Amino acid sequence: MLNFGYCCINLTLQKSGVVTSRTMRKATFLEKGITYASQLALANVTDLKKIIEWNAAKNVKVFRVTSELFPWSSEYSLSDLPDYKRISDILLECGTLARVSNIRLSAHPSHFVKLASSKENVVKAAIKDLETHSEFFDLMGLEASHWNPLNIHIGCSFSEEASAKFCDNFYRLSPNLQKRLVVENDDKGSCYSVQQLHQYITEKIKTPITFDYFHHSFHTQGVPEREAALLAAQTWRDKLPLFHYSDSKKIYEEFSGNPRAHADYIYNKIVEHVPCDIDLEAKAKELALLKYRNN
DNA sequence: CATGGTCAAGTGGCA
DNA sequence: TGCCACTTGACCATG
Repeated sequence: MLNFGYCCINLTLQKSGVVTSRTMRKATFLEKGITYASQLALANVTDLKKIIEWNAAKNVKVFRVTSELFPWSSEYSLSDLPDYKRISDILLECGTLARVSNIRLSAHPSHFVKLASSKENVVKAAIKDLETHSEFFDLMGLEASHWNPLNIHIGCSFSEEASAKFCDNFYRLSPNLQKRLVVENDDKGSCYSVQQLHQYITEKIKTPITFDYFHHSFHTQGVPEREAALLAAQTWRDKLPLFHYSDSKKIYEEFSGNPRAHADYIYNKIVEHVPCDIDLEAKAKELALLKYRNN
């Protein structure tokens, strides 16, 4: 029932040059434009397929796809890419391989996605970014559901206004994107806890809650972990929840910096409060997953 | 060809 | 006021 996954990067394959987040700086994009962006995107999706093949071979059933497949995608439409046909074909191969291998794919659009922002230009950019994710999920042939979720944070301090803004803007999203979107609890006291997401977001727009164990530990609002996990789990209705887990680098790896920093590996036995899949947000990526699974 | 300084974006927290 | 962190380091000028 429960499967573990890892996020975006495969360190084993990376050593032989397999990466999915090739990008470029602004000056390079201005100089080389969409033609070069297309080349990088083609190389990225080509390598994405290799990672999914690796996952299938290693029986890894949950994987988060990078949000950097398409460099500077805010500046163009995917269908404008010169290599669009080849890219689409490879993405469909990726999605098909994932489906027949029963691998659950997801994505986590960046912290710059602020759907609750009071600035219209910020909201527009957020929508564009999210729609691009939904579009390449469509190109992979993934079903439009929370089985393949697009996970984001509310991204600002909790308030009635921000909550209303987020919910209003949710209805500006395309139907497939609405069916994929899920929201994650934050680790800062001023931001959205599981309870606040539930009351002010999910109650209104039915968006499932991604329970992040580590974030919750910094912002419980008095709700015990088990209770928060159960509250989040019930929002997924007929789909198995997809949660996030990481351990503190400061506590387990003699690191003196930010206690919120993620450790390379998993050190605790993860308490499975409910049936769910879990993304391990560990810096050692698939190595951390294999190590945890072998224990 | 290795490396370290630098790099699109929003927001909040902290020194 | 300015820097850091965040789902993920990668780019590229310099030596």
